[in-house]
Amino acid sequence: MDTKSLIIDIATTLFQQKGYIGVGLNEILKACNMSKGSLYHHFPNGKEELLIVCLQTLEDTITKDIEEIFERYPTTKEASKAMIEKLVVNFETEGTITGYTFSSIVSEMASLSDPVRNACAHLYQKIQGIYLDKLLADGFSKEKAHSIAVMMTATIEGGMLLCLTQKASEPLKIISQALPKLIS
Amino acid sequence: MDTKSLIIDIATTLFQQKGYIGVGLNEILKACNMSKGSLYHHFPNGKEELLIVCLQTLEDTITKDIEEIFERYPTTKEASKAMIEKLVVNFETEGTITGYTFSSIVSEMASLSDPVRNACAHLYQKIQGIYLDKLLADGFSKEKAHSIAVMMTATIEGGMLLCLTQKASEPLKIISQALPKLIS
DNA sequence: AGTTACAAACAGACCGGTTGGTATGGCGGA
DNA sequence: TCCGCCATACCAACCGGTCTGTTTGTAACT
Repeated sequence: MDTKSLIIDIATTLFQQKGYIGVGLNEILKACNMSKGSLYHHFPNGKEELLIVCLQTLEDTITKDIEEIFERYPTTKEASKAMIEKLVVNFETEGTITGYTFSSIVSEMASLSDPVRNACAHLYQKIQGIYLDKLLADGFSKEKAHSIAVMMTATIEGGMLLCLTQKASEPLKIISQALPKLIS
Repeated sequence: MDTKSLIIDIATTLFQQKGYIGVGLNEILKACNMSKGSLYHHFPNGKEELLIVCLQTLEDTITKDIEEIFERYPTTKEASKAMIEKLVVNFETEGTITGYTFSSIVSEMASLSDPVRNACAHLYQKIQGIYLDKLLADGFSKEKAHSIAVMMTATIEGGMLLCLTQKASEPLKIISQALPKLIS
């Protein structure tokens, strides 16, 4: 892997775990085993540019992952259940949810940086779009599908927040069980 | 209002808006028009002690507020709808949701400080408890009520996150409409 | 092929500013 | 006089960012 990708990879994980302000450049550089010079060579505009690039690659990773799951299952109900179950496994094995959530970045930066906020909004929109398409394929009306997609995005994001707070996977498990009721 | 309460009040708002790491002591002091000496007189253990005290008073404020709404309406459906509508109004007038959310603090600190994480968990638990009681009063079984309460907490928290990200109140409005389907 | 030229890639010292935290001093009331 | 309350000055540590070099790869010309 080349230097730039390495930086993005490690920085993405750190940003997800500790948020934007919570991670210092030095910490990132130390984790990458490299110097400031090389970071500022690849990201001349510094930390914020790095974050936005991280969010974009994260968007690719997440959406590809979700899309794959949603293609494998015939209906939204089954697909979303499988997706959440994957999150639970991820959480129980790794202790944190490094995969899908970036709520720390959202809530820190939403009021501080519009570019970052927009990048996050775009990411949520993309995820919600996958739900929406599947719901339309399920036969829901446009309006209904949109409503359900928003609910799904909110519930899952909130569920991850609860899991992280309680250090328990119960909230996501309950959501996995109760979500079908929502999709109707 | 005495000095200590003033510090708590202002710090709480700032913490909610910008998160824990995002707010510096100097910023808090400047907003309070006071000096470091007085802060460290009232909070000898510094910033983290202040945050935890803020979270506790926030818990009182939030729960009292929610409880009042939930007492005024006969069923969970109506009460929760009224609650979310209040959030929407709050968001549309002030631009941010200073009232109920503290997600920035959660997601930043969950992996960094156990005392803070516990304080947040306690707060969520308290809110969820109010939902739970009302659901039991509605006649739901223990298990069912618990499941719904978790879903409500997650969905509303996630909805606020989406609103902040999109700078729009639409997500919460949709949730307000769709929530009744969940409570059944 | 050998030499030159140049730019990309990286290293690390250094900068001003800010961070959370401390130590000291003063001041009004009991 | 003593003590709660607050203000000021100051601290080391760290922040993101800039700076000047040095190394390395590679293309061009003789």
